[in-house]
Amino acid sequence: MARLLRWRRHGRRLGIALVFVVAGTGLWQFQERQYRDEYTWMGVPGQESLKLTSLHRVFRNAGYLVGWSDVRVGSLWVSYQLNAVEDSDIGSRPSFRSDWRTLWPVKTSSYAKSGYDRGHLAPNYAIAAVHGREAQVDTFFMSNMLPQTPALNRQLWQRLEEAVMDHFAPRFERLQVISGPVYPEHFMDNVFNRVGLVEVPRAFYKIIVAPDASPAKALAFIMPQDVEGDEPLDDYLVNIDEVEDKTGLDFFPDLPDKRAQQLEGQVDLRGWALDDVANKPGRFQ
DNA sequence: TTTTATGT
Repeated sequence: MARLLRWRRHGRRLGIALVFVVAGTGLWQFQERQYRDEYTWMGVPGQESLKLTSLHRVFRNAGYLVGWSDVRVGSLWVSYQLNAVEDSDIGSRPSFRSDWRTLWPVKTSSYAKSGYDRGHLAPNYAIAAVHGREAQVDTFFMSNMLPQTPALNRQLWQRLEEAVMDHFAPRFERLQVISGPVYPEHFMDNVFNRVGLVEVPRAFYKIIVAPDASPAKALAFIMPQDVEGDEPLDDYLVNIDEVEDKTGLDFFPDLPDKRAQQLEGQVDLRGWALDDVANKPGRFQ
């Protein structure tokens, strides 16, 4: 009889624990969903097919989301929204920080003497100007860095980021931007090409969407590591399908097929006035 | 310095 009572008590405790687990999981999923909706348009990037090299997990940061790969030891994508701002002053440049969420350690000193820059994926300036100080500090996580040649990072890529914030953002209500690396087609060809543990990309893509234009508009670029830096931006235009082919990612999974075909299958320059900025010189040269 | 590394 005593044993039966004890079991009942156990049962009740288990039941209460179970309620907490179920409710907690539900709450976590709800928050995760809310966060993703707030930071993305038409869903977070997914895998086009089940390949180890496009497998990733999502990190939430202030101001942007990250798709981190423990296979590449690098982020496959970052995603954030931008809008034009009145006050363009930002706080002082934060320090680089390693990110405890990465399985393999990437230290702030990991890139030293490699010849590569610690190139931001989610940019310091634009994120700081739009999303504030906490977000700015979060852009200095090493999980937001990839090895970039100085000519790309400080010149061509910087010019593109400046065009996005200073030229494209004021033209539309908001922008959805997704950036990340492009690796060689065969994993084994590049597997030892690393800075510390971080695999060195062959190129970088940036997708810029104006979601509130009707219909939505998109621009996409792929820029290789070996540039001079002063090339016209429009030399690197591609459509989103090409970025998906080269990364194995599916970028706007919630977009209906017909609209996806239209948005992702062509290079449509109307409305961007890219010519105004394509040859604008960089700030650092 | 809307990007960094390097050297002090």
